[in-house]
Amino acid sequence: MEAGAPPVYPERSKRKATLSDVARAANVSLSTASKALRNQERISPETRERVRKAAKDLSYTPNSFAQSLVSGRSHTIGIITQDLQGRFCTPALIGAERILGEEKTSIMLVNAHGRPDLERTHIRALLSHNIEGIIAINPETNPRPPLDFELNIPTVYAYAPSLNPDDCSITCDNVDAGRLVARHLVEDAHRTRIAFIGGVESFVASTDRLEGAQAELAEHGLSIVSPIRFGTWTEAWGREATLDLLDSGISFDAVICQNDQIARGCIHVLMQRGLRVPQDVAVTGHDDWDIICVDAPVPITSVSNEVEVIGAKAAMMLVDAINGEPHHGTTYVPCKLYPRASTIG
Amino acid sequence: MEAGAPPVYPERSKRKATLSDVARAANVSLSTASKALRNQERISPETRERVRKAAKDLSYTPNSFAQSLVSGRSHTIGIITQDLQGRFCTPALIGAERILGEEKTSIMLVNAHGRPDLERTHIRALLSHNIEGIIAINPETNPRPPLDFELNIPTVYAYAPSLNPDDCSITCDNVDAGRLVARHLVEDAHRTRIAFIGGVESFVASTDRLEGAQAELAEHGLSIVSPIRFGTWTEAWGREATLDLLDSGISFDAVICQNDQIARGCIHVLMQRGLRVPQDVAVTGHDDWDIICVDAPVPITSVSNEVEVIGAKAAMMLVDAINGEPHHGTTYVPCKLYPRASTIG
DNA sequence: TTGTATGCGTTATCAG
DNA sequence: CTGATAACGCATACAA
Repeated sequence: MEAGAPPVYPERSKRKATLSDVARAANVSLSTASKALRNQERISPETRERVRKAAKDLSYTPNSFAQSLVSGRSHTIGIITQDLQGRFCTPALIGAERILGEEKTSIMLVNAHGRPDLERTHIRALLSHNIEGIIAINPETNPRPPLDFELNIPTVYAYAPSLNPDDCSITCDNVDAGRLVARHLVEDAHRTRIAFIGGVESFVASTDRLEGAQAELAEHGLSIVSPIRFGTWTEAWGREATLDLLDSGISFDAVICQNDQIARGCIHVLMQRGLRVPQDVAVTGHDDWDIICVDAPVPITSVSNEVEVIGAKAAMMLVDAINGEPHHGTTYVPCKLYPRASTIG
Repeated sequence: MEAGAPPVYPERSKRKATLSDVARAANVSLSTASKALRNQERISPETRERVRKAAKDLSYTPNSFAQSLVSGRSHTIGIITQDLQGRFCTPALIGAERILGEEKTSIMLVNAHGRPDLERTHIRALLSHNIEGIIAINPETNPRPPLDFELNIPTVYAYAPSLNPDDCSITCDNVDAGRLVARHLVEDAHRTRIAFIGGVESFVASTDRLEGAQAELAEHGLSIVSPIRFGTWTEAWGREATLDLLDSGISFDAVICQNDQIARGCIHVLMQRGLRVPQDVAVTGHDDWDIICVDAPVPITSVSNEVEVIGAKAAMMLVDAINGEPHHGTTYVPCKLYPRASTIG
């Protein structure tokens, strides 16, 4: 086989064409060109076509600065995240992006890395760009102080609600998430001796989910059979806590793990000790992180916080606010249980 | 304890203050105000202070549209990704963000979802915002067609290089990554009978890494003892391939897995069959995905593509190009091996 | 239907 | 040291 000739890529022109260039090329005035391109007003079909062609030939794109300057609108919103690497900011960003892309709204992205000073700096930068709204995404559901700026531009807090109850926040219902898991174990998996391995205690998500689980169990006349222990969000903690649990001699037929990694560690130890999952012990996780849950040796039943939905809803509420119909207070997106082999045979 | 009074949050003013507002408040002319704020030229200290105070009182932020309109600069670049959820675009984005944040350059983020039509649409939107450069991030290292636009603005391709060899691309050295792993297994872990479980064959990363590994082994007078098989990037494939390998009766003391999930599945099966890792069999992964590798029952030796570094470098090269010193051709960021317990006792 | 004039908020030039 | 004034690219009210 002969080597094909290398493809030739088109020359790229130097300077951006302006509307004046287009007008000149089409032999019309500035305003005529302007109108023709936005097929407004009364313009003769021929001129319109002529202008269009000129614009195309010059590969004209309107200068949005100038447009914004006169219209007062930027069609741009700011998204301020705290950490892009984590498990939570990114899905929210994705959800928001999906909605805003449809709305032809551009996203200016900044990352405050959890530093309030950087947050302020970035907000100033965003405001300079005349953004029409802000979505603040935080990686935990712990309520956060409101953004520190004086302007009255629409703001939506995603995942972490604002401490100001009047602000528009959108987050998940941790208490209900706890209930979901407990109900599933009792009603679907028919468990009665349910143990618990917590995540990090300082997360309100941890205590709220626990509270929900306990409330649900109580309604079934049950309670958690193990000591309530918190640790870290890691597999290692899942393994350690499970070993302790087994050694304690407590009899249990299910374990609520507060995230997927913990569940994964837990299952590993259970299987190592010759216990069958779910026949002998059912295990649940949380977060529904597919890479952890779905393809595991025993796929893990988990609860999703629907962070992408939260991001999308945040974007929709922001768009509403920009259009003059603001929302107030905190909206809760329901969590969702995904049953898998770790609880149901 | 009594409930504390709810915190009071400051009123937010309605309209953005302009420089005229500031000038009026400070009793100076527009141009004086402008100069005073950019502590330029000869301005008396008192006036400067007066203007500053006025600006602060009105919480003035300059309108960057107007600024850009006159300066011709937007201090904004566009980042076009294909998928935010994946493992590769996001770290590159993070790396770029880190650099650009320092450079006081704003990021306009768009997501083409792998669709060329959307990519074109988004590029137009970006160009309207007079971005000064573009970083195109793709989730695979397979070379991609150049971005489809006619303007001559600096562009850097990150992770996936451009098919146009003249473009500025930055990616990782897959062949070398393959060598790294093989060398580690031979020289550090003293293995001689090395098996292989591939990822998805259509990825050049797969074939290039394999090629590198084979070349390195050949230099040690060795070769891969197993059949060369490709599959998917999943744990399940790792388990399946490992079972087959064990059943085939081939004798091996190491397995090169082409990503971390495969390695994880592989190790799971090996341990299940009573083999010790790494004493009986050493296992390597790839991607260095911490959530998979670090906290595993046996932490997994892995190779990082340093995607964050790639993103950072892309940003630096873009900044250079914007400053009039463009780079051309493809730059390779070396991969990096992280030895863990799966290969070294 | 088309063209002229004005203003959006800022910076830069130049005159006072 | 300070203040008019033009210019950036575009949209629009208004005049032709």
